[in-house]
Formats: sequence, C-alpha cells, structure tokens
Amino acid sequence: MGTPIKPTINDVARLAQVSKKTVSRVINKSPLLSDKTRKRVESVIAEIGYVPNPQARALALRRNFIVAAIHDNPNAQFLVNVQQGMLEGIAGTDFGLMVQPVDRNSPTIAADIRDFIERQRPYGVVLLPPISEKPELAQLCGDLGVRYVRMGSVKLDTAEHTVSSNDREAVRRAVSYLIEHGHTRIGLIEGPEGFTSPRERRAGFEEALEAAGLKVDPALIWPGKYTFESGVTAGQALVELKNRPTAVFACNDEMAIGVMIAARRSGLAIPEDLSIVGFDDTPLSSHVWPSLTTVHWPIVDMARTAARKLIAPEGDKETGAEWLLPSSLVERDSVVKPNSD
Amino acid sequence: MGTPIKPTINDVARLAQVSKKTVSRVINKSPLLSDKTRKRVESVIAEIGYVPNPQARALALRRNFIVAAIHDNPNAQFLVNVQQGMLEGIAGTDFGLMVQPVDRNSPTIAADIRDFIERQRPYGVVLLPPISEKPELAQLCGDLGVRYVRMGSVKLDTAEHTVSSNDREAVRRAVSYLIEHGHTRIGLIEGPEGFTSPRERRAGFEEALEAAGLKVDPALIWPGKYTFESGVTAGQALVELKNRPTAVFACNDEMAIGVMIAARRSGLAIPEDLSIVGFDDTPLSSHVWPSLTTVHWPIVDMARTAARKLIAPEGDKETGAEWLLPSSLVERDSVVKPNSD
DNA sequence: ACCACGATTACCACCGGTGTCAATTAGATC
DNA sequence: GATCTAATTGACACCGGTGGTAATCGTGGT
Repeated sequence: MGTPIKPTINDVARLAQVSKKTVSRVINKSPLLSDKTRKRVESVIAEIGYVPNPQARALALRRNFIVAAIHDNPNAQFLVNVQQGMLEGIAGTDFGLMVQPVDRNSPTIAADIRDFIERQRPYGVVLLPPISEKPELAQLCGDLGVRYVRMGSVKLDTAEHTVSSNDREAVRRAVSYLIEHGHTRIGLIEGPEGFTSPRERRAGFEEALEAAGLKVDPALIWPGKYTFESGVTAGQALVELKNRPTAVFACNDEMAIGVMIAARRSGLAIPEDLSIVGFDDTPLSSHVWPSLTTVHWPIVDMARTAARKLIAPEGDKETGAEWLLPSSLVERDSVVKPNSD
Repeated sequence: MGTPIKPTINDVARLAQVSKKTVSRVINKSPLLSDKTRKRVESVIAEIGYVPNPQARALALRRNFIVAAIHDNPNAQFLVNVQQGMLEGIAGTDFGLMVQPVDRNSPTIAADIRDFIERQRPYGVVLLPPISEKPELAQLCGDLGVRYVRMGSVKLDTAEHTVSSNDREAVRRAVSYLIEHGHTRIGLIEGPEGFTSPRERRAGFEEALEAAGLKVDPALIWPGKYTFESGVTAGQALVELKNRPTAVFACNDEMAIGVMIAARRSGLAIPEDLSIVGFDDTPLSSHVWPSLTTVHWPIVDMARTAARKLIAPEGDKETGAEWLLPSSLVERDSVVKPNSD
C-alpha cells in the first residue's frame, strides 16, 4: 500500500523531454504550442496519470478553485436544492463546492464569515437568503476581495451581484389565481419578521387583493415562522374564526401543510371547504393529499446561475433577465371554487 | 474598493524584524520560541490582520485543510444532518467542508470520485451510505492516498475506517417493542434491494419475530424504495389484505408516513387500527399526526465522529465503542395495543 | 546562402508558506 | 571572565505550479 506519490509537473517534463513551462502550457491549453509537442506531452501525462496539484496552482495563480455557499437556513430541502444548483453551475469546471453555515443571530456573524473566507480563501461565495439580505455582509466580501453573488427574493438594495426571483409578483399571481376561482375571503400566513422575502410576499398578497378591489382584512393575516407547527397554529386560528376564510395563502409549503392538518382536525374538507396555496414547491407539496397548489420558486436555477456568475470570467457582468429568474404557479389539487354555503 | 492585498508572512517578518521562519513558528505554536518574540510577532499579526495563506500552507505541508462528504443520497434531511455533524466535527479547526455528489448508477462512478479527489486533493473524505458499502470505492481512496472514513448501517466487510450504527439490532428492538404491545401480525415495508442497510433491517425484523416465537409471513413483507410513494403503495397493499396486519414496521420514516396516508384512505384509524413504526427520526416524524414512533438513527453523531476520526492525528486509530454508535427507539404516538376485534 | 521574423520553447524568478540544519544567543557552571 | 550546553533564531532550499522574457527554431524572401 506504499505511499502513492503523485507525479508532478517535473516528472512529466523530464519524461517528455520538455521544460515544465511547456507542460504547463499543455495543461492550460495554451495555443502557442506545436501540435507535435502537445501530443507528446499529453501522451506522457496520460501514461503516468499526471494530475496538476491544485494547491500549487492555487498558490501560483493566487486563486483557488472552490466556491462556497454561506447560509443560515434551517430548511433541508432548500439547502440541498441550492447545493444541487451550484453543483450544476460548476459542473465541467475544476471548481468544487464548500458549504459553511453561520448563525444569523450570533453577534459574531461577520467575524465568522470573515474567518471562514480568510481561512479558506475560496474563489467566490454565494450568500443565501436570509443572510444575503444583510448588505454589510456583502460589503464584507467585497472588502475581503472575494467575489460573491447574493441570492435574494427580490432585487435587494442594489442589484449588483444579486440573483433573484420576484416573490412579490409570484405571490400576487398566486393570490389572483385564488380570486379568479371566486375566493374573496383569503387568509395569509406570513413568514417571520425582519426579512425581505416575507415582506415581499405580504406585499404581493395585498397588491393582488387591491387589484381586485378587495379589502385587506387584518383578521385574516396571521404570523408564522416558516415551520410546520406555526402553520398548524395559524391555520387553527384562521378556521376557528366566526367568518372564516375560504382560501389561505401560506408563505411556504410547510406552513401550508400545517394549515391542511389544522383544517382537517377542525373537520373541514380540503379543498372543498378551504383552498390552500403554498410557496416553494418542495417535494412534500406533491406528496400530501390533496397535492398542494404552490408557487414554484426557482431555487435550483437561481443557485446554478449564481454559481455560473461567480466563476464567469471578469467582464461577463451583463445584468438583466438572467439575473432575475421567474417563478411559476404549479396548479395541483388544493384549490377549488369556494363552497357557496 | 482597491484591490485588498493580503499581508503575507514576509510582511509580518519585516515589521517584526524577525525571519519568516520565526513567524511560521508563531503561527504553528511551536514551543521553541521565546515569549518575547512570540508576543512581538503576535502583536504585529494582530495589527496588520495577517492570516496565513491556506494554499501556500497546503502546498508546503502537502496536505490541505478540507474534508469532503461524498454521497449519492437523495434524501435532503439526511444530507443536511450529515453536513451538520461533519461541521461539528471540524468546528474549531482550520478545516472546511466540501460536498460532492456522485451518481451511484453511473458506470463512471469510480472515475468520477477519482477525478474529484485528484482535482481537489482534500485531506480526507467521508463516504456516505449507500456508496460507502462499495468496498472498491474505499479501496480507491486508499490507493489515491487520501484518508477516508465510511459511514455505514452496520459493520461492513471490514471495520476499518468505518463509523457505523447497528441497524439490525435497532430494528430488532423496534419490532420487539411492537410484539411487547401485543402485536403478532406485523407488516414490513422493506428498503430498496442491493444495499446493506435494508438487508440488515429486514434481518432485525426477522430476528425479533423469531425470538418471540412468531412466524415470518411473506405475505406481510412488501418491497419499498424509501420514498413516500412506495410507502403508500405498499401500505395500501398491506391494509387490503384479508388478514391484515395490526402493526407495520417501515424501513424509513417517509414510507411509514406513506403507510399512514394509505391506511387512512382505507378508513383505518391510526394508531387504533394500525400501529406504525418508522426508522430515521426525521423532523417530519414528529410533525405528522399522530406523531410517529421511530428509530432514532444517530446520523449527526456518526457524521461528527467520522469527521473527527478523519482529521485525528495518525495513530489515534483506537477502534471500539466510539466507532459503533447506538440507535434508540423514540416512543411517540403511533403505537398502541392491537384492537381485539 | 543569408537575414528577418513569427512561432516555439526554455530559463529563472516567484507565489507564501515549511523543513533542515547551521549560527547565534543566553544562561549555567566553575 | 571563560567555557559549555541548551535555547532561539536565521538562511536556504523546496513544495509544484505560473508569468515574463530571452533564446532557439523554422520558414519565406531575396
């Protein structure tokens, strides 16, 4: 099992009877190189199974081949989708993916991120929501000289370095969809306070009602925490109302499913007695019964785009459509016309 | 925004009026160094905010500070738990975590893993189930000279480099628990074929029955794929049996919840008409109603242990209890005595 | 055959650390 | 104060690549 000593560029150079630099040119596909030598070097490389040492390359180039996802998001499905998207974005390149969670509530969050970046010096980082909403963290990345892209629920304060999806519009469409089905009393389960995405989603909710000439009834709006339990709690409160809503929009799927459970416990039939729309399009949403009509949030696409942007050569910074990815409404079985009883 | 040029060891050396080597000693907490110089160097480091370049260190030490999780596992919660555990395991060190998914069914899986390892040269890798069960992949890591630890559902062919949990025993206990409650007709929803963990779980199931003097009835054993849908399908088949079981053990929580749904569709009450036990203790299991009695699989602990083992100094290879982590049964609300009707 | 010139290739320094070993310094002993 | 030994510190090569520039090669023109 002897120590497997990796061949180095010097070994290749010696065997191919060329200088290291020439080998380096072959590795980097430099055009100023004759076909003959290229072939010769390539055959030596193949023969001894040479792979350039990434650490040496990183040192010489003063850049690494690693991108990192920095997050503070407890949702497993979200994270996995992000990772999948980023991996798609770097597929076929020499880049690898690191993950680094941080604690949003820690007072040392900035120091922690700085620490991570300085300790690993990744080529670039993707800041995931909700920490992507803190401009000082983006600033920090800039100061540290590391490229970064933020993933957001909406154009943040500055569009630069941001891949986003328009939550407000998505929710407006979803709620309009309920209205088109004839619902006029529509409940809302909000997300946690203090972040942009829940705010945007609420704004979209209100815009849809207003566009249809409906009044926003505060009694139908309940706070939630993006957790299943908070959905149950809020759902229960809503269905126990004297004048209960005929439909509910929940700011994420987990809460929507919580509402389903709560409604059923109260003897309501879904969707006959209560239509429900969620947000995220998690796998779960198609597993529950009835399957959940929900807003498909293009996480994978966003993450893929973010990763691509990150590793794109400087100067490719064209902004525009590609940085703002569309959501869409996935119509399943949890919405019907309201009961006319 | 000028280019943020990182101070290097040379800057520190110059400012502190010592050689780079001395600075290096300070960084590495070498004992052969006078307190006076150490203090002086440290103050310079603090002043200019010097952080050693990880790539240069990696090159000189011929080892870098990255561990990677290599997986082929579609389950989001599992992955996130593993990541959490590994991050706990490397917390406080200079190590970072990379993730690399591979495709179990791809014929190039070995080449893909080799590619990843050679391209990134991580310090070590953790092979997650189910690919951890393929001995040739562990072999590959050994050949490539990268440290590795496998996470398994049981002692695999060789205990070396393996952190595991005894699934067979866990399932035996879970099924015995059902038997103790008076169940004698117990259904089993299996996991996918071809992997160790489902096999072990089935073995545990049979052992429990045999230990209680019960016969294993093939009619009560249904294949599953670890997915919610497969649980629904199998559950439906079971409850439609003429002589249906009074309890079901499903090889993971998702399928267990599928069984719940299927049973309810057929008009059965859970747990009164059908007791259910799952495996994994995913968050979902406590969210469903009734909450699911399930086997807690110590993923986080296993991953933490695996990461620690990976970065432990050579020679720390003591085997034993720490490498085999205990599962436990989490008693919730999905198990009661069988109906005597 | 000779020269200019572009295409190839080699040489050497350098990226920012660490290992080795020699040189220097300090403290102890007589 | 001289000598010896142990404790500190420094000089230099090296890890395995890349950049810049000089040297060499081949070719066409005259």
